Amino acid sequence: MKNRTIESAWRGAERCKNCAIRHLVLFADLTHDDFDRIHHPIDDIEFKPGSRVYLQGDEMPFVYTVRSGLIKLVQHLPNGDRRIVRILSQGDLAGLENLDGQPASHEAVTMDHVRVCRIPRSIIASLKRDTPRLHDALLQRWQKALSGADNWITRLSTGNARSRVARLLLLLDENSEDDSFFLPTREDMGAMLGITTESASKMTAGFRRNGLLKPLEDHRAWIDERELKKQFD
Amino acid sequence: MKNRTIESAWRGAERCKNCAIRHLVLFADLTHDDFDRIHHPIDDIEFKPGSRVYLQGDEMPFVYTVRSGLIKLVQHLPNGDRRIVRILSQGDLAGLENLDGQPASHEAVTMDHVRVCRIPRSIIASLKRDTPRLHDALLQRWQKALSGADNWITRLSTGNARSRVARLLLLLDENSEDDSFFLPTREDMGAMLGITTESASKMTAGFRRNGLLKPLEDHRAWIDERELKKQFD
DNA sequence: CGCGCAATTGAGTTATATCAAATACGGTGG
DNA sequence: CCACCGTATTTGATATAACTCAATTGCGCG
Repeated sequence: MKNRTIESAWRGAERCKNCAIRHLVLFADLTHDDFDRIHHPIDDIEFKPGSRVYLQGDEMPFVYTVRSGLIKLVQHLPNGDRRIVRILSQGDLAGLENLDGQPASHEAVTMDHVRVCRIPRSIIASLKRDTPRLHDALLQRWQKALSGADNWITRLSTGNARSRVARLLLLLDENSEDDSFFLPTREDMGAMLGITTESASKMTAGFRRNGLLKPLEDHRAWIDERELKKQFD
Repeated sequence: MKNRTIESAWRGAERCKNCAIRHLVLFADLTHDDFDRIHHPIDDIEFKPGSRVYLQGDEMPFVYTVRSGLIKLVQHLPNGDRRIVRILSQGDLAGLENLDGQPASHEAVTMDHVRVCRIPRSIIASLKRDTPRLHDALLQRWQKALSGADNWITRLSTGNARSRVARLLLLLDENSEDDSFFLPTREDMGAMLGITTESASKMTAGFRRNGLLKPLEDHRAWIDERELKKQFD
């Protein structure tokens, strides 16, 4: 029994060593020795669009490294309002905020097809003790999350609806490797910007009529980045 | 010369060991050995209300532990809009976001009389290498800053102006040791909530007329926490 | 092809911004 | 201690942007 578990763990670590996007993920700088310390399985999991990875209030025995796709972090207010506070993409960690053992502070929902690595928190805890390399990787994740949150406040929650939508489009565009980017539903745009679905729709439709935004197939879109930057930001 | 510098450094570390609020600050869990590694002076600095601790874009050779008072972190947008994204109080670190050497992402301005410890970044860097205790203390600061930022988005940047002001008052009240709390200027309240100075004033005046808010001397105030919580969350 | 959901659009309402004026307040100097 | 000045706050009238509610159109998927 114990043998089988350990076998599985080793296979997990082996996969990590050869991970195609390892340079982007939490374990980027780990050595072979570090990997040999991993005695629990790391699973590769896929989610369909709109899947809940975890719920606000959940116990969090795992963190999730995003391999591909987008995950939204949603916070619900007691009065029923909800607000999307962050978007996670490749290399980001879902559950970072709860590494200390606190229950989940957000609901995590996939926006498109998503692949993640599910990492037991115990692995993080034990590696953290032994290797400063993981420490630095974690600090980088915190850093990115925090500056992202600050931008969310100043750029996406300030000014009129038109500016907010424009700055959201610019942000989505910048974060995309591709020339195009994933265009969220109007409802999600509203929840990111603190405006109604209808307002998000009106502004988006306006940009489309101006030729600043061109929807493509498969929920993706293109923007005239130069012109949009000139008018807003 | 070199001697004098080292003397000063040792005095700095000595003061840290005996700091009255050490249980609250970054160096809470350091051992005597850790302090002996500090070879640069840590200075105790005071600021009058409205002082700029650093400016957006500044190089950041220091971080600042808040000993007493409140510091606002302000971000300026290219179009002139500005938004307060965080309030730092006792035990918080100003400059946390720039420990990696990036120029300051915010402007830091004191809201009242403030005392800080100015810590050279080099000290953090060298201690970080040697002691996991500082690492954990830093992680805690990141954690607090990030959950604070998320709350800022969901509670202070969502809903109508009245709710936002109410939730700001509740937040200020919670973070205060005292029964009373520091009431910011209406302009600052507006910059925190993404509303105009006049709107912040109207809502505040409304609460005062309802008896939910009572201004005290010295820019401080009291709120009917129970009733405010019942009406707004 | 049609069903269901998402997006768009419009009309009417409301909240907030804007502009302007009056009042209160804090600090300073006589 | 009081009078005065500059600044912050309050208040009101009006304009405007966003919300609300409702109907229509568009789109993807079975």
